[in-house]
Amino acid sequence: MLQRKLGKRIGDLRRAKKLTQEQLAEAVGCSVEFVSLVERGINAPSVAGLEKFSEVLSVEVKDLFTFEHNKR
Amino acid sequence: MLQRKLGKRIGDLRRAKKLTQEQLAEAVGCSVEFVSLVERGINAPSVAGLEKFSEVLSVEVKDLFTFEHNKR
DNA sequence: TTCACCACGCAGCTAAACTACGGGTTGCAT
DNA sequence: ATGCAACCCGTAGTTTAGCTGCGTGGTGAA
Repeated sequence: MLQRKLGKRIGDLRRAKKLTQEQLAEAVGCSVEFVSLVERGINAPSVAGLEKFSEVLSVEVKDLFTFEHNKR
Repeated sequence: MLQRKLGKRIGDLRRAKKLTQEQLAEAVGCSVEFVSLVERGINAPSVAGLEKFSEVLSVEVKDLFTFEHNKR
Protein backbone atom coordinates (compact mmCIF):
# COMPACT_ATOMS: atom_id res chain seq x y z
CA MET A 1 0.00 0.00 0.00
CA LEU A 2 2.67 2.45 1.04
CA GLN A 3 5.05 0.95 -1.49
CA ARG A 4 2.45 1.48 -4.17
CA LYS A 5 2.10 5.17 -3.43
CA LEU A 6 5.84 5.57 -3.14
CA GLY A 7 6.34 3.97 -6.51
CA LYS A 8 3.74 6.15 -8.14
CA ARG A 9 5.33 9.22 -6.61
CA ILE A 10 8.78 8.28 -7.87
CA GLY A 11 7.39 7.62 -11.34
CA ASP A 12 5.67 10.99 -11.37
CA LEU A 13 8.81 12.80 -10.28
CA ARG A 14 10.84 10.97 -12.90
CA ARG A 15 8.44 11.93 -15.69
CA ALA A 16 8.38 15.49 -14.45
CA LYS A 17 12.13 15.49 -14.93
CA LYS A 18 11.77 14.04 -18.43
CA LEU A 19 13.86 11.07 -17.50
CA THR A 20 13.52 7.54 -18.80
CA GLN A 21 13.69 4.60 -16.42
CA GLU A 22 17.05 3.74 -17.90
CA GLN A 23 18.43 7.22 -17.28
CA LEU A 24 17.11 7.21 -13.74
CA ALA A 25 18.61 3.79 -13.12
CA GLU A 26 22.01 4.90 -14.31
CA ALA A 27 21.89 8.12 -12.28
CA VAL A 28 20.81 6.27 -9.17
CA GLY A 29 23.19 3.40 -9.74
CA CYS A 30 20.80 0.51 -10.00
CA SER A 31 19.30 -1.67 -12.69
CA VAL A 32 16.47 -0.63 -14.98
CA GLU A 33 14.49 -3.64 -13.84
CA PHE A 34 14.66 -2.47 -10.27
CA VAL A 35 13.39 0.98 -11.18
CA SER A 36 10.45 -0.73 -12.83
CA LEU A 37 9.78 -2.86 -9.77
CA VAL A 38 9.93 0.17 -7.52
CA GLU A 39 7.62 2.29 -9.65
CA ARG A 40 5.08 -0.50 -9.79
CA GLY A 41 5.18 -0.80 -6.01
CA ILE A 42 6.45 -4.36 -6.00
CA ASN A 43 9.71 -3.49 -4.31
CA ALA A 44 10.70 -0.54 -2.17
CA PRO A 45 14.22 0.86 -2.07
CA SER A 46 16.21 0.64 1.14
CA VAL A 47 16.68 3.86 3.09
CA ALA A 48 20.07 4.30 1.44
CA GLY A 49 18.36 3.86 -1.91
CA LEU A 50 15.67 6.37 -1.03
CA GLU A 51 18.42 8.90 -0.42
CA LYS A 52 19.91 8.35 -3.88
CA PHE A 53 16.54 8.54 -5.56
CA SER A 54 15.74 11.78 -3.80
CA GLU A 55 19.04 13.32 -4.85
CA VAL A 56 18.59 12.43 -8.49
CA LEU A 57 15.00 13.62 -8.44
CA SER A 58 15.99 16.85 -6.69
CA VAL A 59 13.66 16.50 -3.74
CA GLU A 60 13.97 15.81 -0.04
CA VAL A 61 13.45 12.24 1.12
CA LYS A 62 10.34 13.29 3.00
CA ASP A 63 8.87 14.52 -0.28
CA LEU A 64 9.00 10.97 -1.61
CA PHE A 65 6.43 10.18 1.08
CA THR A 66 4.33 13.25 0.44
CA PHE A 67 1.29 12.37 -1.61
CA GLU A 68 -1.49 14.44 -3.03
CA HIS A 69 -4.82 13.37 -1.58
CA ASN A 70 -7.22 11.52 -3.79
CA LYS A 71 -6.50 13.04 -7.13
CA ARG A 72 -9.31 12.45 -9.67
CA MET B 1 24.11 10.04 7.62
CA LEU B 2 20.45 9.85 6.79
CA GLN B 3 20.11 6.79 8.99
CA ARG B 4 21.65 8.72 11.83
CA LYS B 5 19.15 11.55 11.58
CA LEU B 6 16.30 9.11 11.17
CA GLY B 7 17.34 7.26 14.29
CA LYS B 8 17.63 10.43 16.30
CA ARG B 9 14.20 11.51 15.12
CA ILE B 10 12.64 8.20 16.10
CA GLY B 11 14.30 8.34 19.49
CA ASP B 12 13.02 11.87 20.04
CA LEU B 13 9.48 10.91 19.08
CA ARG B 14 9.62 7.88 21.34
CA ARG B 15 10.75 9.92 24.34
CA ALA B 16 8.11 12.52 23.59
CA LYS B 17 5.59 9.72 23.91
CA LYS B 18 7.13 8.57 27.18
CA LEU B 19 7.83 5.16 25.78
CA THR B 20 10.71 2.88 26.59
CA GLN B 21 12.58 1.07 23.82
CA GLU B 22 11.00 -2.15 25.01
CA GLN B 23 7.49 -0.73 24.81
CA LEU B 24 8.13 0.69 21.37
CA ALA B 25 9.56 -2.63 20.21
CA GLU B 26 6.51 -4.52 21.40
CA ALA B 27 4.11 -2.03 19.83
CA VAL B 28 5.98 -2.10 16.55
CA GLY B 29 6.50 -5.82 16.62
CA CYS B 30 10.25 -6.04 16.59
CA SER B 31 13.05 -6.75 19.04
CA VAL B 32 14.37 -4.27 21.55
CA GLU B 33 17.83 -4.71 20.10
CA PHE B 34 16.61 -3.58 16.72
CA VAL B 35 15.04 -0.45 18.16
CA SER B 36 18.39 0.34 19.71
CA LEU B 37 20.20 -0.23 16.41
CA VAL B 38 17.73 1.99 14.59
CA GLU B 39 17.91 4.83 17.10
CA ARG B 40 21.70 4.76 16.98
CA GLY B 41 21.58 4.97 13.19
CA ILE B 42 23.31 1.65 12.63
CA ASN B 43 20.34 0.05 10.91
CA ALA B 44 17.36 1.58 9.17
CA PRO B 45 13.92 -0.04 9.09
CA SER B 46 12.52 -1.27 5.81
CA VAL B 47 9.73 0.78 4.24
CA ALA B 48 7.20 -1.58 5.81
CA GLY B 49 8.90 -1.04 9.13
CA LEU B 50 8.86 2.73 8.71
CA GLU B 51 5.11 2.50 8.33
CA LYS B 52 4.72 0.63 11.62
CA PHE B 53 7.00 3.01 13.47
CA SER B 54 5.07 5.99 12.17
CA GLU B 55 1.77 4.48 13.27
CA VAL B 56 2.96 3.77 16.78
CA LEU B 57 4.54 7.20 17.06
CA SER B 58 1.40 8.87 15.69
CA VAL B 59 3.05 10.67 12.81
CA GLU B 60 3.10 10.42 9.03
CA VAL B 61 5.97 8.53 7.45
CA LYS B 62 7.23 11.72 5.85
CA ASP B 63 7.54 13.24 9.33
CA LEU B 64 10.11 10.61 10.22
CA PHE B 65 12.28 12.27 7.58
CA THR B 66 11.48 15.78 8.69
CA PHE B 67 14.32 17.18 10.75
CA GLU B 68 14.72 20.44 12.56
CA HIS B 69 17.62 22.38 11.14
CA ASN B 70 20.79 22.59 13.12
CA LYS B 71 19.48 22.56 16.62
CA ARG B 72 22.07 23.79 19.13
C1' DT C 1 22.89 -1.43 46.55
C1' DT C 2 19.51 -2.39 43.40
C1' DC C 3 16.91 -1.73 39.44
C1' DA C 4 15.31 0.13 35.04
C1' DC C 5 16.99 1.65 30.90
C1' DC C 6 20.12 1.63 27.32
C1' DA C 7 24.72 1.10 24.60
C1' DC C 8 27.39 -2.27 22.41
C1' DG C 9 29.85 -6.35 20.48
C1' DC C 10 29.27 -10.78 18.27
C1' DA C 11 27.11 -14.30 15.72
C1' DG C 12 23.60 -15.91 12.98
C1' DC C 13 19.14 -16.36 9.96
C1' DT C 14 16.21 -14.96 6.46
C1' DA C 15 13.39 -11.82 3.90
C1' DA C 16 13.72 -8.62 0.61
C1' DA C 17 16.57 -5.57 -1.95
C1' DC C 18 18.64 -5.94 -6.23
C1' DT C 19 20.31 -8.09 -10.74
C1' DA C 20 20.05 -10.55 -15.31
C1' DC C 21 17.58 -12.51 -19.23
C1' DG C 22 13.82 -12.79 -22.30
C1' DG C 23 9.32 -12.11 -24.24
C1' DG C 24 5.37 -9.11 -24.95
C1' DT C 25 2.60 -4.67 -25.32
C1' DT C 26 1.76 0.10 -26.38
C1' DG C 27 2.43 4.25 -28.75
C1' DC C 28 4.44 7.14 -31.93
C1' DA C 29 6.87 8.20 -35.43
C1' DT C 30 8.25 7.85 -40.58
C1' DA D 1 2.77 -1.16 -41.81
C1' DT D 2 7.02 -1.41 -39.82
C1' DG D 3 10.50 0.15 -36.87
C1' DC D 4 11.91 1.65 -32.60
C1' DA D 5 11.81 3.40 -27.85
C1' DA D 6 10.00 2.95 -23.57
C1' DC D 7 7.85 0.18 -20.53
C1' DC D 8 5.49 -4.07 -18.38
C1' DC D 9 6.01 -8.56 -16.52
C1' DG D 10 7.44 -13.23 -15.31
C1' DT D 11 11.11 -16.23 -13.65
C1' DA D 12 15.12 -17.29 -11.46
C1' DG D 13 19.08 -16.07 -9.18
C1' DT D 14 22.57 -13.47 -5.94
C1' DT D 15 23.67 -10.69 -2.09
C1' DT D 16 22.80 -7.25 1.07
C1' DA D 17 21.03 -5.67 5.22
C1' DG D 18 17.07 -5.95 8.04
C1' DC D 19 16.23 -8.27 12.13
C1' DT D 20 17.00 -11.49 16.07
C1' DG D 21 19.17 -13.46 20.44
C1' DC D 22 22.51 -13.49 24.01
C1' DG D 23 25.60 -11.58 26.91
C1' DT D 24 28.14 -7.66 29.08
C1' DG D 25 28.63 -3.48 31.01
C1' DG D 26 27.67 1.45 32.04
C1' DT D 27 24.72 5.22 33.97
C1' DG D 28 21.46 7.46 36.81
C1' DA D 29 17.82 7.47 40.06
C1' DA D 30 15.28 5.67 44.16
